[in-house]
Amino acid sequence: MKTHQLVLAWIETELSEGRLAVGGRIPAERSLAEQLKVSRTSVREAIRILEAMGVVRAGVGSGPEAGTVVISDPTAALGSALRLHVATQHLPVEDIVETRVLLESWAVSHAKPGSPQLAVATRLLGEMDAEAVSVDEFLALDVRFHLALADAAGNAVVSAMMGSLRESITGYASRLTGNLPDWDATAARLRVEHHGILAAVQDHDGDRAARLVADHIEGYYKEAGLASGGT
Amino acid sequence: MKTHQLVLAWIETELSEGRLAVGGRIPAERSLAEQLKVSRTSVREAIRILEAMGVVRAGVGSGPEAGTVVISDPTAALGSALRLHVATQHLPVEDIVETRVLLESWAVSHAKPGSPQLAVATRLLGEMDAEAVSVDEFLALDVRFHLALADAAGNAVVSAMMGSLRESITGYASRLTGNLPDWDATAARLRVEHHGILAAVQDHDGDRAARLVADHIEGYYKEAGLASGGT
DNA sequence: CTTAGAGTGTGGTTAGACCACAGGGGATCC
DNA sequence: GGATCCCCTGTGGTCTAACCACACTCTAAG
Repeated sequence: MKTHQLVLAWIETELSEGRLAVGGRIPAERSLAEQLKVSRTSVREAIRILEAMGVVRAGVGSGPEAGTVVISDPTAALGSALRLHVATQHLPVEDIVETRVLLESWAVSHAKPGSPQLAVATRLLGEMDAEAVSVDEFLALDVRFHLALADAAGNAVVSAMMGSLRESITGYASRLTGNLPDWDATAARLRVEHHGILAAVQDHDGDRAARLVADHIEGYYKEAGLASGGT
Repeated sequence: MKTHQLVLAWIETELSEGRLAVGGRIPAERSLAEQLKVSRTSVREAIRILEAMGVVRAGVGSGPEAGTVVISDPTAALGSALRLHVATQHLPVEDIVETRVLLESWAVSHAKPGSPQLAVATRLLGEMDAEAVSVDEFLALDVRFHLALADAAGNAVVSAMMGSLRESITGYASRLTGNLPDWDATAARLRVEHHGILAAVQDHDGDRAARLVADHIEGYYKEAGLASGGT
């Protein structure tokens, strides 16, 4: 077993046993190194991994915001991992889109009617209806709208996976907009479809919402020309 | 931007541009450090992150198996990330099980009839039918059976997510078996259900397969007493 | 031709040093 | 006495230099 894994194991145990919780602070690198009888380098390697996994956040200086504190951002971990594996071209973009459709269909059909995320989604739709929004702003709002819908189902794992899927193909998706023949027409259609989806969710018509969201996503990628093997 | 992120960005670019591919080798740590004008420490931190993400594998010594080579094991990344976040108790086990049900239901209903993974699943069922298998062996075969089913859908992202979900709660699941009143009876029931699921898949009856697999998983966790907030 | 040894290059680990940063508390000034 | 400024301390961030264990490869001895 490598040295840094020993540090990882120690921290994971502290988390499992409840001695470390979100918001808490990990011992300083130098103290931890001394305590575990390893070098500071090894401690740092472990902390780097945790940082990449969205489990801790490192901050220099002193005071309450400094030091290495425990957070919980599963989306960060899954997102960067997926992005890297997409880069290796061992995770086809088509599979990511397909997975997104399946997760999001499930999410809207299981949305909790009273979820505050639905109000958020409604507000985001209002912002998207404004005429002044640019393409990039529209896309950013679109991402947040879909994530809000996914969150409304109340499943943290599904939410995290949805977020990471979006993150991993954000760059790809924004390149796709260049393929659209008429952005304004597309945007208008997307707005209408968004309202339809949200209405179905609020009518507690999960099946209709699932169907609409699947058509919505697949229709967009088809129009933008999801190329297999594009540059 | 931190130094190790520069190294990460360089490697990710090399992957995206196709200059690095799975099976290829990353420059030696010392050369890369010199090339990018950073210290070997920073290079190592970046490589550690990639290793934790399942993107590279580091091997000492010399020869074809040595050095840092590019691999692609998305399951490793997602699995350890999920496990850590479960440890922080910000990802409820219930949500993981629910997500597993939704992914696996989709997978069996979209299984490709000709997939060789179905033959693998059949063989695994045969091994599980043997009388001599211990509890641990049975569970290990069970995991492989379900993963084979998920692979049969041919979606790499869904396969990776399924694998990581299983990995993240393996420890939890094996503790659950202690709650079962009568293991032999449960095992017998699981065997029957497995054959039923596989038969439905091979009959191209995706809906029935999805329903059976959902009942199968939920039934097991219910019998074993999926405790919310257990130690 | 076989085999034992030295050589070479790889990642693994450590120690020690220096830097930039940000807060805290004491010294100073009004 | 109160407000202000500045040094001190502790944090993570980075780098250098050295040594180790390992596994192959080449060489020279048998």
